[in-house]
This record gives sequence, C-alpha cells and structure tokens, in this order.
Amino acid sequence: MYDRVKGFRDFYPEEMQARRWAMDTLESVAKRYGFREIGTPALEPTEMYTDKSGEEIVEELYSFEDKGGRSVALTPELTPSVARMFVEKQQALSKPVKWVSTRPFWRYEQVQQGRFREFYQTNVDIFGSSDPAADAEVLAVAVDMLTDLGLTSEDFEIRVSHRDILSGLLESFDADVDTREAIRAVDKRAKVDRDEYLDSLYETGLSYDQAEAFDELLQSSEDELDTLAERSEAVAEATENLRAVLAATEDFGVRDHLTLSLTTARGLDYYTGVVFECFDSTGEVSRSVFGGGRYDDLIEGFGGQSTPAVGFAPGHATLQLLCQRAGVWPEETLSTDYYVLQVGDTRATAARIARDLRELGHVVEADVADRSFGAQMGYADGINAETVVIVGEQDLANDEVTLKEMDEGEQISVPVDDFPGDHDRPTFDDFA
RNA sequence: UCCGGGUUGGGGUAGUGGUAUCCUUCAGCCUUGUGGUGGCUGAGACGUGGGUUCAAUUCCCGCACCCGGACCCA
Repeated sequence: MYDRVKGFRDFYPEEMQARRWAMDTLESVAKRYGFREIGTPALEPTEMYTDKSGEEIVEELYSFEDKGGRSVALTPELTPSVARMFVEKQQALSKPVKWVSTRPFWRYEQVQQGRFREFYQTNVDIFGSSDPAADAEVLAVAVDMLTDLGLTSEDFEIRVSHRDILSGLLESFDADVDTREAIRAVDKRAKVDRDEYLDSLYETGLSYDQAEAFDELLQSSEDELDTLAERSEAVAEATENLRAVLAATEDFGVRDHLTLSLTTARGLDYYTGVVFECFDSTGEVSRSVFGGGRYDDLIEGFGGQSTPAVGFAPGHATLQLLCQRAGVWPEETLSTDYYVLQVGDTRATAARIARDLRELGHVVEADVADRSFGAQMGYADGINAETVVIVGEQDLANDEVTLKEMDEGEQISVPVDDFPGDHDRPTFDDFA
C-alpha cells in the first residue's frame, strides 16, 4: 500500500457525485450569463509567479526543473495564466471577455479544514469593462451560484467594499500614510483586538486620533456615503462607483444578499475598486468562504494594454463545508435505475434489454462476473438498483422476463417482446 | 515553520509487557431462481524507524500521516 501525498485527496464515487453536482451547478450559472469555459495548463514558468509576488512564494509552490532545464511550477492560481491568455489575443477578442474555468490548483502549504495542497476552484472573470454593471454582474453570478446550490440569505452574506474609498479616506488625512499597509491592517481588523488594530494603523502613519476617526468612517452605512464623499474628490468618485454597482445589483435581483461593509478590505494588493467577501453565517463564527473584486491594473502588469477586470473564485472545499453546514449538500449515495439479472445462458436477451434501457438514458448494470442468482440479487441491492429485470431460462421458456421492484419486493412477469416496449421508464406498475 | 489532539482488519471498536475482542463489511457456499432477514466457511489490523526488555501493539524517542488551530492565503 502506498500512502497518498499529504494534502492530496481521493474522491470515491459517492462523494464525487456530489462534487460533480456542485461543480455543474456553479458552471451552469456562469454559462447562463454567457461566461465561456477556458482551459489552462497545469504547469507554468515559475517566474510567472515570482515576478508577480516575489521569490518568497517559491516556498508555497510546487516548482521544479523540467528535463529541458526550465523552471516550472504547478499553477497555484488561475489569474496569471488567464491574464497571459487575454494579453496574447487581446486585439482579437471581443470585449468584454467573460471566462469561466473549474480546475485544480496546487499550493505547498499547511493543510487545514477546507484547505488542501490540491484544491479546486471555479474562476469567473470579466475583462474589458469598467462599467459598474460588470461588477454587479459578477456579484449576481456569485449570488446565483450560492442560491442554486440551495443556500439562502440565512446561510451566507456577501460583504461589499471599495478599495478606492479606503485609500481615498486614508489620503484625506493630513498624514503620510502607507496605504497598502493600512489596507492590510483593515483586512485583519476582525482577527486582532482593537488595540492591536489601532497600533497597526498607527504604524502606517496615522496618529491614534486619526486611526480612531478612520475606523469610525469605515462603520458608515449606505446612507452615510454622502458624508464620506465630502472628504475628497477621490472618495466622492469611489462612493459614486460603489452606489452605481449596488444600484445595478438591485436591478439584477441580488441586492438583498449584499451588505455594505467598508471594513472588508481583502488582503491582496492587486485589487483596485469594488471588493467583496462571502461569509458563512451558518456557524457561531462567520468565516470567509471566498472573495473577489476589481483588479484594473493587473492586465497591464502582464504586458497588455490597460484593461479593467473584475472577478472571483470560490474554492470547492469551503463551499462544500458551507453547504454541509447549511444542510443542502446532497446525500452521497449512488443509485442505479436497472439491474439486468441473467440466469443460465440468457446473455443475448439480457444484453438486448440492457441496451434498450440504456438507449432510453437509464443507468443499467448487468452481470459481468458470472455470478449466481443470489449473488447478483445481493449486488443489485448493494448498488441500490431500483428495478431488477430477471432474464432467466425459466422466464424465457415462456417468452417472458420478470420485473422486480427492489423497494417493495413486488414482481411481475412481462412478455419479453414487450419489454421495454414504448415505456420511457418501465416499472412493475406499467404491467400490473 | 509553530501549537494541541490522534493513529488497532475496508469501516467502527475492546484490550494487553507474552501478537488481539466484538460489531459491521467483503468474498464464497447452503441456494441456477430472489437482495434488504438466516446458517456455515473464509479474508482482513496493532502507521513507521529506533531505543529499553528475555519479550513491545502496549513503555520512551524520532518521523510520517490524519483532525483542529496559528502564521499565510499570490
């Protein structure tokens, strides 16, 4: 026996079926909005990540030298690949470009609940629109994905914020503030105690009074955005943008799931406008499930023409946890529509019946192990077969087969030439 | 990288310084003609390396893996 590599998982049919459902649910939502599926490589040049994030991240990468002497890495995220794809065909693509992709990623990091070294994400991005409708559409996709999974506003909440409001407010103080660090401090606000939080703001250049005042401003409700706007031109523009996005989500029918929360910041540096984070409200502690936002400078950073972009990427492991806590994760049991049981030399007929049932689109199993009647019946039970078609020598001697419903145990003889006949889903009741 | 808890057949467990209990599961048979209810037979475990000991699954140390958390989350 070999062990699995730490942080990598096997999925057996029962769980895989549920995961497939979740995957299909997410993708079908995106596709209904016209997002087109793309595919990207599992390996990329290591420098694609080190250039963007510094040498330290090699520690978090599965990277190695290939046989051609190239330094390559298993992709830890989609964004650089998708940015490259976009830049490569930038002139040829009709904007806005809307892409979706579900695939595994790999990061060499500590395994924790909902966090593995191989993990699956569905990435949703729009390139080439700075219009608030694009931000709103991405939010709408996120909400629809969650509600299509069966989640309700009881189970999750999406907190919406705006990077330019945060940075604009910070710059409106009479101080030389390290905006980037200050935003990181805001991102950690909920994780540290208040003194520590204020200390970290102080270290970015604000006085303690200013830090208090800043934090006060972050508590603003939607009605108070006007007051914020008075602080500077930049803040006014940003609040205007945020209002427009929220107004559009109202039209898209998803506003109820969104909460304005300026204390939501997102840790990543590359976000530029609207940012949002989905929280799990099923537990005592609300946990972050995934986030996203606008990143208008990233494409240019990858050598393309300046292109606005907005997107998000839910991880499937955390979504699964959320669904399970909310009680909407599907039951992980397999079922089979028909088991065609053969006794004696009846394979030709049994195979014909199985083929006919499969053509109707049913899941049909038949004996491939030359087992006894009892063993086949036991197997049919084991795979949760709903209906068993007994094709035995005794039945065929009368030109019949026996149809048996496994839940009730009721069974009936049916002329072999009438089965499956014109029925879409023939059962005991159709012949009783 | 750090902290805490854990590891006994496929799953769940009992137990012990002298190699292990029970339930379940799986396979075959009773039963070429009935599974979810019976009977019989069989398969299958002390994570790993080292130490102490006459003897280690049991005690000690390291490691691996699992669960949870910190850091991090591009």
